[in-house]
Amino acid sequence: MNFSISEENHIKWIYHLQQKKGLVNTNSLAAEMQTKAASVTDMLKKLKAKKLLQYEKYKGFKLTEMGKKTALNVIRKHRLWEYFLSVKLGFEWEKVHAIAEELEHISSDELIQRLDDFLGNPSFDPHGDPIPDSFGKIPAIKQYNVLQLPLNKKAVVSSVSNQSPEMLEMLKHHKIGIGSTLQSLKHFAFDGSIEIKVLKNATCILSEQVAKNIFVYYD
Amino acid sequence: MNFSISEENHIKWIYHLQQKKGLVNTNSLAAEMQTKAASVTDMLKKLKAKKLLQYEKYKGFKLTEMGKKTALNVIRKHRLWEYFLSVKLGFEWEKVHAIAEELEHISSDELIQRLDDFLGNPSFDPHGDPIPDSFGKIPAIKQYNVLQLPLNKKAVVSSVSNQSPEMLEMLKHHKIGIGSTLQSLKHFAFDGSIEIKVLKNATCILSEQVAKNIFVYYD
DNA sequence: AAATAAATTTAGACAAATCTAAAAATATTT
DNA sequence: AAATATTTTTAGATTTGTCTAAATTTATTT
Repeated sequence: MNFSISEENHIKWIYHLQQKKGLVNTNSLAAEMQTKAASVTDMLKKLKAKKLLQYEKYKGFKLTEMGKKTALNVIRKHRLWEYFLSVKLGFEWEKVHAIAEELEHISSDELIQRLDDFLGNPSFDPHGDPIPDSFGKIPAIKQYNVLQLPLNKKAVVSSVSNQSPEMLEMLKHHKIGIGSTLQSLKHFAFDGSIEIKVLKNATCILSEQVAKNIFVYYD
Repeated sequence: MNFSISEENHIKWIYHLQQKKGLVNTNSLAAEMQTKAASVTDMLKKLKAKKLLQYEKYKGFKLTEMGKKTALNVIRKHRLWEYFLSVKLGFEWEKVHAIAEELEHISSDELIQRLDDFLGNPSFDPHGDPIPDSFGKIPAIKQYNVLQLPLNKKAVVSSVSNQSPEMLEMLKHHKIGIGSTLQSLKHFAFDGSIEIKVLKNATCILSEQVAKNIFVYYD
């Protein structure tokens, strides 16, 4: 089935809200989407008619299985584009979200599958949010802080929680980026710093202050 | 200024039509865009009000300088995305156009500048059409058929006019793709075939039949 | 140049997505 | 549980982009 941009946006936000609260109500969706309650009601009727939404007047609402699948596909597209913008085009993370809000509505399924492969089937976007697969399944993989990483275990950098220019400069210098493979070699008790091997590159030392912002995953 | 998708599409098609015919008329634009003359008239008024169009009732129309710049920016986006889809994601050329029709309306200027750089500032899209720069300037570079290329001159593959599976298989085998650098080494009068050096790869022989579909440029 | 044909525009309707203001339903307070 | 407040929905308007059908202008033909 084919959805308008507005429909996709509503579905996406309902998904996010129901993840926290179960049932969603009109006002909170309107607030989240910066629109009015009456507009939300109109859209709810439309989504119900398309069998994307379980909705009874005045009783709140939540997505059907089909609605959830649709939401997860939009979220998948959003996060893959974020990864692309950040890792391939070198965008600062603050700028990535707004552009992905547009790109997530491009409709071609083959585009997304090819983009996914081109990016190396990443599991997390640059904010550390998991990227659903084409079936809507969210990867079971956990993320760890580098400081928690078992010694010598190879792991892939999935996100960096502080993206200040100073942090980015430091990561660039050590050739650490999202997608880099690294190994934790040693912890120093004196100052909490750790020695890291960045695969295909040199070894380096990261202060605790830096390391606590770097997240990785492994299988 | 900010334009709707429909406005951008009208501007783009007016540009293409006026390139051939100078003044554009309502019916031919409607035919090209698969819409009705009355709808075109409505849009013409809007574009005139925004100073994108020179238009007098019943007299035909053409873009103002500002309209042309807007058109060229949409065309630039379209062709850069086509290049991306083809060269980076490996799409067959028949599929590239439809997806680029959607992507061309993504609004971020920084996105396009970064995409352009990421792609290596290509001069031609995979169909051989020139890609305007960010000022709307179309590259002055000419394309040549490989058969016309002076011996030993290094040139870059810009497009391939026949993209049948058989052709693509052959190109893949010789590691020739859009963006490849090559040199013509020798012409054989007997069958019209040529010997080509594909830079960073081996030398190979292309039949005239194959070679006549390969276009290159150099400066 | 009058009649006919073709192209273009206008007038008015329609669908999608939104809004405001009023009405209805539900929740909360006293 | 009655009164009040909050939430949600309805009714009707608005904007954008499209359409059909009729009217108007321009072009072509006899």
